Amino acid sequence: MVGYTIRDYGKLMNPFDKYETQSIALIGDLSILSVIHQPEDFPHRENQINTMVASLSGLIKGFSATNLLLYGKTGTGKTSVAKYVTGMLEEKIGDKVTTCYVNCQTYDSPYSILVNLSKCIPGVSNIPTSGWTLDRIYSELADQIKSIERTIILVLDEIDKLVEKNGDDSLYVILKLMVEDTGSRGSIIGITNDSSFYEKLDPRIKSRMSRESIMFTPYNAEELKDILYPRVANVLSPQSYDEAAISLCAAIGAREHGDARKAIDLMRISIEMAMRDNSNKVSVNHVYNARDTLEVDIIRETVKTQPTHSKLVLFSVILSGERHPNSATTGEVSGLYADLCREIGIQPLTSRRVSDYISELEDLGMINTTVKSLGRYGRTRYIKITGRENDIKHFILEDQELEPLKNIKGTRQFRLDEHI
DNA sequence: ACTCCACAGGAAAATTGGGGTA
DNA sequence: TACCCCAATTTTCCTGTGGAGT
Repeated sequence: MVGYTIRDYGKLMNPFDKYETQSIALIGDLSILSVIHQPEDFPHRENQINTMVASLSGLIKGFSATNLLLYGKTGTGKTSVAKYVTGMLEEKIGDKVTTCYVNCQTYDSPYSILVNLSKCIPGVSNIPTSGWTLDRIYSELADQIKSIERTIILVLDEIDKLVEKNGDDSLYVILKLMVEDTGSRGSIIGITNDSSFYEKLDPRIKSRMSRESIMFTPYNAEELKDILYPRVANVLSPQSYDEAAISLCAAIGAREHGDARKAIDLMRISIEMAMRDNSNKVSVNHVYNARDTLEVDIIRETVKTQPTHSKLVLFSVILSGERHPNSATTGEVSGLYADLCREIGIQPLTSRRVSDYISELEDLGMINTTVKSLGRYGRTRYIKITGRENDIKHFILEDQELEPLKNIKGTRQFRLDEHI
């Protein structure tokens, strides 16, 4: 077996040599093709930018701001455009405006949103992350915002998550603070991918929320190419990639509801793969491989960030599926889950909670469920793993707490053993 | 037509835990 | 340190439901 050096024509080669002589040479930073990169050019988003700028332009003349709602699927540029426009506004009148960006998926209660808001505002004293009453934070913030000579723009990304979790009232509280109790010093830009979000709101919120909503339509494959080309051109020389590779990334992104993020991620990973292969060109095969890698990465990340009980429920779904293909039901998954909990010595949650976890796992796309009625034999959800169960199982077992489950098979034997 | 299973999923109560206050 | 307040999580309790069996 060869070690870390390779003997070639009688002389030792350093394994790093091949990276030195690599055929694909990057002419720019690969991070241009990453999610973190905030672009300065937005092909096919001119209308949305113009509308936003027009709505916010009043601030330059000292008028109060309008609230905005941005709609669109993931990867249609809502967040980037919002950050770009507010950034430009701050560049213009940074002494009069402060933007605060909060993702409501991460900070999903009015409490945590207000705490975050307080952190953005210059000169506001620290508010603890818990302990104070909402009322106290509220009046403290209202006073402080009133006392400074600035307009505060609060960008609420995934605003639907806030309402979904806490109800209409949570949004009402924030709106009232920003719009009324601060003397019109505040403005809210809501971002959501739920096109019926506005319709579902309480009328008293509707009237305060949105004077203007801006739609971010999905990109088609041609538009995605326009997004990809300039970025790729900054990273690779023209002879280092097949045009077909870019077209394929665009096509895959377009198929995924016009998702630019997906197309860009795919392109980056394809390049990384081509470099690893030491190929001289990024080809469609690299894109196909990248798509697989990306899929598995997403699954790993999703599984890894689940709480222990959710992982156990997911594991039970897989085991149930192994026992009876096509027929895992809520009751069965719930029972198996309780067994697994006992196996690793933790207290199982109630089946009601398990039922919620099942719904959450479905929202994450890890499983599919269909409600079926079996007449006399009740009504239940049929649960199926969406695929790649081996990968998922592997990622679940990466959790040290769940290691004892390594040897459990989805056999009837396991449950019989438990009940003896 | 009626019953009744095995849940779905809404609402409210109970528990947990961080942080403030005296 | 003991106690209070609050948000988040989980449990308890509940009503609703589609269709096979009677």
